[in-house]
Amino acid sequence: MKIEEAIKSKKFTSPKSKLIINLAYTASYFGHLHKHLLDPFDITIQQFNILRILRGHSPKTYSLKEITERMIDKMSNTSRLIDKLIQKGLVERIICPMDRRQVDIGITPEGIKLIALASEAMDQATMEHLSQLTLEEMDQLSSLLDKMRIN
Amino acid sequence: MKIEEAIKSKKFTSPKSKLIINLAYTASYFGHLHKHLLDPFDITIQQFNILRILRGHSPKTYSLKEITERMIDKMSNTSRLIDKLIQKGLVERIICPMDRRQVDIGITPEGIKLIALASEAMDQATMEHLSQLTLEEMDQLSSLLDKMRIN
DNA sequence: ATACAATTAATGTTGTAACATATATTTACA
DNA sequence: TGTAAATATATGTTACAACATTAATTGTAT
Repeated sequence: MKIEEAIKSKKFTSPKSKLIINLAYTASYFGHLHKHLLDPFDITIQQFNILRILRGHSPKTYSLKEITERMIDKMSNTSRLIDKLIQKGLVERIICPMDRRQVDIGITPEGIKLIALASEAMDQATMEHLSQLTLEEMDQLSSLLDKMRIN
Repeated sequence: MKIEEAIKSKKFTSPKSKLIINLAYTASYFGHLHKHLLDPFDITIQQFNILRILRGHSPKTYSLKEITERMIDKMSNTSRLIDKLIQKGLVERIICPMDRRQVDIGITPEGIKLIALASEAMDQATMEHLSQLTLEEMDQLSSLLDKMRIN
């Protein structure tokens, strides 16, 4: 479905404006999709993202700051997101002896198990959704998105 | 800046997954940008979107339902968003005599003034940001985004 | 060595998105 | 015509994002 139909609007002030609107709409579309996909796992997209980051570095840890730097949507309150994950037993806090300001976060075996299942579901849905695109188109899209951003 | 640098990660499970991550990151990037751009106007991105929708149809009105259908990020509580805009005197509620369930919303002269200034600022920023893309690239990006979505 | 700036994380507060439910009105149909 | 289903909006509640501030620790400069 074209963006014109999706938001029932034919007139855009410019191709740039149209692109920005299409970007926001498409991201919102996938955001809602992923949110509901994660419902059975009882985690949010942000929590999913943190678990994925930690799994990729396991068994080593990341400090809160390092996690934030690696997040897709860089949040002002990663600290409380970690609280939620600790409550669920998915990650653990380890106070860093080198720099006692810092708090290192590691993923637990339960966290590993959950992120395996959740990312399986996620990948599955992504596969289905993006089956209409060729590999070239995906790469093209990715590099054009890179180019859109100044930093 | 490539997405790999932006989130300090080199390994993606697939080009599809990379694309999804890049999409979310880029949308978040522009989302934050636009949010701060609108600060001086004391409106949120969602409120901006509603005002823009209403301006494009002025002096005619849209029902709440019609507004929601036209929103980029379709919300479950457009009703309260309208409340905020009414408090600021930017839109007005008109009870529809044809169908008394329905509530029509119209933009006020103050709303028109504000959306003119705000969208001016928005367009300006968009121009600067997307100056690195050619017209062809923009169209290409837009149609690839359309293609990504199933509906 | 001491004072001040910078860094890292946690927390208090506010606004709003999401979900469920309620209310009012209209439509459909038996 | 009367009753149930559908539609349109509003609202109660909960969770979380954003922002500001605080607290603890480390780095730096004199």
